[in-house]
Amino acid sequence: MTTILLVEDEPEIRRFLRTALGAEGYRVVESPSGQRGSIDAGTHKPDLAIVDLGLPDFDGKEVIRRIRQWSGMPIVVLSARAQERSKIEALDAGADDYITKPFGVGELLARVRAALRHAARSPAGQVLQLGAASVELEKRRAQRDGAEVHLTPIEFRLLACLAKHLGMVVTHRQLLAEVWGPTHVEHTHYLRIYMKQLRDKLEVDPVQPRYLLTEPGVGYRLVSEED
Amino acid sequence: MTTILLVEDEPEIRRFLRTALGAEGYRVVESPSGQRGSIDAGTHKPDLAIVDLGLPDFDGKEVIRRIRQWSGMPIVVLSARAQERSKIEALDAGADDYITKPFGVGELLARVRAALRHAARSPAGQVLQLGAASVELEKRRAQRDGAEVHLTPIEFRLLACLAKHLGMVVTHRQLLAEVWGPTHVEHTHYLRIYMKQLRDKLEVDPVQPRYLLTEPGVGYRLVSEED
DNA sequence: CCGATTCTTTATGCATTCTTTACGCGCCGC
DNA sequence: GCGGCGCGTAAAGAATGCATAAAGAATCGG
Repeated sequence: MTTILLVEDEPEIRRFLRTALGAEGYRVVESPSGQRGSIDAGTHKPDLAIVDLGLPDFDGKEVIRRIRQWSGMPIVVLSARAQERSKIEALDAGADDYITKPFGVGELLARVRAALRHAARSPAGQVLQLGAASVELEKRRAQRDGAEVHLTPIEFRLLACLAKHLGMVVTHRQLLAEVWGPTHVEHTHYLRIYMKQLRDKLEVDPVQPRYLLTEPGVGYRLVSEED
Repeated sequence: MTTILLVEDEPEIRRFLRTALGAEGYRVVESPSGQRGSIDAGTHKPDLAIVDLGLPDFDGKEVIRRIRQWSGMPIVVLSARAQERSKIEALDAGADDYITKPFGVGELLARVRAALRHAARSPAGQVLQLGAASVELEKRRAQRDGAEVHLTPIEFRLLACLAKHLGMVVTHRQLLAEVWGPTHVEHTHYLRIYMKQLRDKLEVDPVQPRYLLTEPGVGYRLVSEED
């Protein structure tokens, strides 16, 4: 059975999420503080963690960092709209996705399902289907309407980095650090230039991208067929 | 039984990997430091080593170098850093593969299996199939469309060096050190010249190589039919 | 000694990346 | 409404790295 760890201090939200997630068939473990959360993550071995950023004892980012020390489990972050900065820091710390309060149950469940699905197939699926285009990450090859599409090394690393977190957000910093190196985390402009080139090569309509999506103020996200 | 040496200082990650690898049927030997790691590699004769780059006593690269002094066992590197630099240095030191933290269990196990599989077939079947061409490494002979192809000594050593790490990247430095000797690690231009000659002799279309691939900024990689 | 091979250099062209400049658009706060 | 900011888009010159070609000198084996 799929177990979800819920790190959240407000009892009302906890009760709300407990019933929503329970109804979907998930087993829910609840932690009322960051302290408890980082411990419970180790003892209960959940398949996924939902972490509120506004915790009383210490910041949700710290919980994420502690979990990330030893586990790659998917982590979804809950944030209030006022916590833009904190949200990005959480993603940089290793969170996979975020939801802004107030949120709908449907949206939350969708993100949870996406994160779990992603974790399950992560090792396998090495053929991305993006509409008319398909990319074989292993072989470094891409097709488009049957014809070979050439991707330059940087284009490829960028795409691979997004694909490693398929369906999840990847922040500007993360992308820049992995593709250009940690000394270039400031040059967000490079990202725009190379994302544009990827969209031109892979998207059906580069102006209205369906797969290479922008998360304004945060980063980018790659989604494949479903979702 | 397959034995795996795990050189890792953080107890949480060690615990996590111990259970994951144990569940796959591997025997796991754990070393909490680089010092212990290089010793345990000698005493326990593992079939494969997993080495964290961020060790407290001395750098993971040093562990790799020490193991490489006497053993060709496959080495998989764990690193928190995603930078190209650190990756190249680890590969230069003799690592076979590279995983960036945070990683999924599935991904790690896949790499471990791949490395073991690679190590297993390495000494044995030495007939490379590269499209129209085939090379017998043992007998120092090469064919192309049935006809004998002559390879000069340097061409042959270069090819053999790539074949030893079939499917994996081999850095410029590694190739130059093994083929021309450690005093010539700067002459990357020689590589381009002799890679060109190999491609002319073995590739169907030397301009669009399918087997002797360039990894820009890093090195070269030989891939054969499967993989 | 002769021929094959390798060493070493010089040069050209192309692909890719780096870096900057600039314009238009939409959103948000003042 | 105005200005700032983030994003998309375009363009262009400099710099780098790689592929390719060519050729003379050195080396080595028969």
